[in-house]
Amino acid sequence: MAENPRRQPQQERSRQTVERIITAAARVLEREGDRAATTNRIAAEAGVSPGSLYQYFADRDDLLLAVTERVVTEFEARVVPALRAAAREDVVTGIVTVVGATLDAMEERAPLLRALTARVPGDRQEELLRALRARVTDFVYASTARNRPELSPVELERVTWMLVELAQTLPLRYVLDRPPIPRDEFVRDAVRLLATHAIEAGPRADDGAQA
Amino acid sequence: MAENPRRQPQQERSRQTVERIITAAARVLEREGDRAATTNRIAAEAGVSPGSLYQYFADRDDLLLAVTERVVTEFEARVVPALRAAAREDVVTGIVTVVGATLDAMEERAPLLRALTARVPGDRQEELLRALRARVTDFVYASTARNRPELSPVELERVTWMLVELAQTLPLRYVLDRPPIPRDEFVRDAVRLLATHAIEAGPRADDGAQA
Amino acid sequence: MAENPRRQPQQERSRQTVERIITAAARVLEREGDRAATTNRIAAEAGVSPGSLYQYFADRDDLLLAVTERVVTEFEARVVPALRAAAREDVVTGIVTVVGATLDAMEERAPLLRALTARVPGDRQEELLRALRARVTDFVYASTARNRPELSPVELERVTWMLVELAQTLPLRYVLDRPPIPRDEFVRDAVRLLATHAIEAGPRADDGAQA
Amino acid sequence: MAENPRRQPQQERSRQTVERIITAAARVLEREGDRAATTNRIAAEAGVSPGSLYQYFADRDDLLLAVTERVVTEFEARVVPALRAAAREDVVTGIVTVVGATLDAMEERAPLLRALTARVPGDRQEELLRALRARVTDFVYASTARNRPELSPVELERVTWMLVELAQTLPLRYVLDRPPIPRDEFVRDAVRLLATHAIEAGPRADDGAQA
DNA sequence: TATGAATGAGGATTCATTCAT
DNA sequence: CATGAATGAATCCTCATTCAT
Repeated sequence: MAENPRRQPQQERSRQTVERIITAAARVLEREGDRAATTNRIAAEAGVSPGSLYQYFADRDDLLLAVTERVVTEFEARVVPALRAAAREDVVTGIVTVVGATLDAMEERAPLLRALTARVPGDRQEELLRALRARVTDFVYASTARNRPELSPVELERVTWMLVELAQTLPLRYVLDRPPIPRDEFVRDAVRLLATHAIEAGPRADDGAQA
Repeated sequence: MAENPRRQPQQERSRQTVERIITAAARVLEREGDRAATTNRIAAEAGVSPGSLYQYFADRDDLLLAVTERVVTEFEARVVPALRAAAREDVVTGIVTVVGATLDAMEERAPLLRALTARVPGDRQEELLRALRARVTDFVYASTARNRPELSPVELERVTWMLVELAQTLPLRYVLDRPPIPRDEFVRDAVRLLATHAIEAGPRADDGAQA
Repeated sequence: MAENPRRQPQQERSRQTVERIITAAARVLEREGDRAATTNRIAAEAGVSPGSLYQYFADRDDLLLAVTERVVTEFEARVVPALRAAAREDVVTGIVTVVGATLDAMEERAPLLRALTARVPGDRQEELLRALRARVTDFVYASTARNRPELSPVELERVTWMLVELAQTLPLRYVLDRPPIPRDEFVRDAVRLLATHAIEAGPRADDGAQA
Repeated sequence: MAENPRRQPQQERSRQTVERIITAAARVLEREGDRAATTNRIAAEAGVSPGSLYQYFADRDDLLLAVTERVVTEFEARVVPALRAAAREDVVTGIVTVVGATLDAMEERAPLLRALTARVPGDRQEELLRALRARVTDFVYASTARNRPELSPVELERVTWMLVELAQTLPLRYVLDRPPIPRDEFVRDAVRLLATHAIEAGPRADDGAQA
């Protein structure tokens, strides 16, 4: 039955159409949410016919997946270089670099992120985000391993999870919540939290906190 | 269109019916997600007719709102007492109390929370969650004000935002992510982060981190 | 997703609705053919909403299957008694009975039969018709076995196939073609063909024809 | 709407394209049935663009008509010579010739025939098949008239109808049903039926059968 | 109040057909 | 002539909601 598993556009014109559709989907999603983003609505927003949409996307989910891919790609394009740069900097400076880049990447896409965050788990979108997170985790793991040679693999795993969590979630919450806090002060707080954790977390540090 | 604004159930049997419907909605939501939670499906799960559902809820959104209310109420029932207790404890102990209670409350409801997280901003569910957050914020603000008399109101606001953020988001992420980290180790890390921030964050502390 | 595998109507009203839908589908099919028999068209013809149709039928194919079932049932109701009567009559009289009954049953349903004949093979409709045919075949096989004890099983099979074929196809073609031949003359010809085959077909008869 | 009434291909290359399209349509029809035989699918199968298809066929029906034409032509190419030969042979031999040729012609095209059989009456495909049948009928009528000079025109009409019916339908049913009967035995039975009818059917013969 | 049948607007998707290149 | 992207009316089907009993 379904035989159009996302056709490869071969002409320049169709590449533009794909582009327009994805952009339109992102716009509708961020403006009006998942429920309002019907295929007809998206097609209208893109200025194409409903049929065109199905030339390039197998179904609605496939289109939404493409939007996620787009966001993930953009995000990677900003954060991965920052992670690379951070690897050559000292811990605190590196964290500043990464948090700053993350925040930049998210600020552009805040409303869309909200819409995409709101999707059910288990689908391929989750996989994409999981892959992105895995990539970031690898970087952070490597850095932490270098800075904290005394930590066992299990402890490294734990410290890394929390660092990635903080580095992703705090900026996300900041752009979604829009608290009345200046950007640079938020960054300072976030960096301090991450730095403290990166430097001190672990078996000994725990004892200290308990005392 | 929607007109009957959630009739107050006055007899015992009605109250049970409302109960059954909300529970059924929660079950379907957490098992199969927002999209699959149709009103007919929920009614069937509750063992009532679709018509009956509309005796007690103005429309689908109203029912989902009731589910959120239920979750928020349960959450409050656990966290507010913890916040009260924390107010009489020292900072670190208080944080342990609150983080523990938050984690407990969330662990019971993890899949449902995932489903409810998926809400567009501006609707009434957001308001409910916002209200809950406001309440938690008030407690934290008061405690922080007491412990850190040197902070200005603006600084207090900032520190409080981050504390609430950490206290809510870290447990939520922990239950949704299910990372391979033992609960007590996660709690220790989270508490350390919160405690550090509660005690040290502020104008001077920032300078320290920058140096 | 699909969860309504043809719901059992529980009230009198719904039984009537099902009835009306099947009848309407049959009417549209016989008047305008498979392609024109859209679900909305059928619903309109039945005087119900499109949604109602899906209360009782899983999808369009399921409805068309129900129409076939209906036709097959009506057909059986006429032909099986005739086959039973024929079993107690002599060969020629029995054939007259069966051909007559078959012709009666088909004449009522001629245009509908044309529409249903025109469906793709392999689906469940084919199975229904196959089952009906199997039933008729069993009767004919039994009669032939009694009348022609000299035939081997393989020969019986062959003679039976042809008899069933003639008994079904000739009346069908007669009602679909509407040739300018009076009914009783057609019946006489058909009966003669069947009788000749029933009585003479077989090893010896073949030799005769070859000579 | 439909306007270009099947352009005459004038160059060799065009003729080949038309050829490829018709063949592709036939292949898709016989493999996957009417419903799956979309114009795009057929164009893809033929290795041409959807647009090209409309260079040579006014619309989908026109293409399907061309497929029918092709089948009818092929059929005629086999059966008409057989009918001509049969006219110079004695009755039984002639019937053998015709039934054999009919069976050959149908065996090659069985699945396609099934797909094409599924046509609503009144369309142009019906006309084509009717024309073919008329042609066959003329031959049979002439032969019968010669062999049975005692029959009145009305009786001739009746006998002819049945003979044509048997000569067409029995082979068709045989190739579509694929009963476990060897071809030559089926042919022998069919020929016997036809021969008996050709020789004996008529006013007197009826009396005989009735007695 | 409860029921469940009925509703119908609206959504996803298809496909015959057109048209710019 | 050929291409293949684009079209959009039409189709199947869903589901929140209503209403007669």
